[in-house]
Amino acid sequence: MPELPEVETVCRGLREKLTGRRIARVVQRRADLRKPLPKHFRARLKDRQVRRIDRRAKYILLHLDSNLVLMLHLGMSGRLLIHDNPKQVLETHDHVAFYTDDRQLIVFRDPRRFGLVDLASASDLDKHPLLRDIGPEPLDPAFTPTVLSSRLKGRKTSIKAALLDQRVVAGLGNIYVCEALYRARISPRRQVATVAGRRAERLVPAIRQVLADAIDAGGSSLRDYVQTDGELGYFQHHFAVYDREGAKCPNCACETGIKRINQGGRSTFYCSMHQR
DNA sequence: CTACCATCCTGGTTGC
DNA sequence: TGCAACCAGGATGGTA
Repeated sequence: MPELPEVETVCRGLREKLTGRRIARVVQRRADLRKPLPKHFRARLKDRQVRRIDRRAKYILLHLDSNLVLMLHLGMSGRLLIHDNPKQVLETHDHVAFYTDDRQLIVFRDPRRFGLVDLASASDLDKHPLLRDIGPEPLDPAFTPTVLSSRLKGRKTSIKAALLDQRVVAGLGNIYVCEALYRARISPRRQVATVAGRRAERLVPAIRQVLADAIDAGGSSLRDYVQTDGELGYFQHHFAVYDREGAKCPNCACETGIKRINQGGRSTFYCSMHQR
C-alpha cells in the first residue's frame, strides 16, 4: 500500500512531532507482524530519545540514542497515527503503542499485518538484511539514467516488473510504477533490454516528478492510507492511469482509453497508444 | 544467478 | 440481505 510518497509523508508527520521526545512507555498488543517483534522490545525502547527520523525506500527509521534504530514498515495496510490525547482508546488492529514523555500517543495500526516493526543498531544499518540490497533513492540526485541503466542491465523481464523490484530503485510500488511509465510514455510490457536511449532518459525524470508531485499532495489515499494526523492524501485525484480502466487517456484522443492488464499477478494500467 | 508464483492476513467490494 | 468470490498500495521464500 503505502509507497514512497506515503511513507515520506508519514515520516514528515513523525519528525515534526517526535524529534527530541523520549519514549516513556510501549504497549505491545500483538507481536506477530510480518516478523515477530524483537526480544525485549519494550525494555529496549523505554526512555530512549528520538534523535532523528529518516526514510529509506519504504522503511521509516527512527534514530534513537544508545545506537538504536526503530524500523517501521507499513506493508499493505499499515498506519501510524499520532494522538495528542494519550488516553485515546486502542482499536482492534492497533498492535503497538508508543507513549512519549510529552503525553503523545503513536499507534501502529495494521489490519493485514504485512507491516513490520524491528530494532537495528545504527552503526551498521546499511548492512541490515532488510536494507542491504535496496537500490538507489529515486529523489537522490545520484539517481541518474546511467545509474538506472546499470541497475536494469541483464534483466529479462518487463520494465513494469523491474521497477517494482526494490533492488533496482527504492520505494516504488504498483501505483507509482504505473504513473511513472505513463509520464515517460513507456509501455509497461516492454522488455527491460529495449528501454534504452530516449526512453531511458525520460524514465528518471518521470519517476522523480511523479513522486515529488505525490509528496506535495500528501500521498494517495485509496483504502487504508492516512497521514499521521488522520488527514487523507489527495494525489489519487491526479492519477492518469492507475485504477482508471476504461477512462480516457489524458494525453491522447485514442478510442481505446486506459487498459488494465495483469503482470506477475498485479494489475497494470496504461494507455497502449500513448505508451510505447 | 534470475524469474515467477504462492503465500502471509483482513476487510471492502462485487456479483449472484 | 446473505454469502461467496475476488481484489487490494508489499515482500519474500521456495521452486523452476
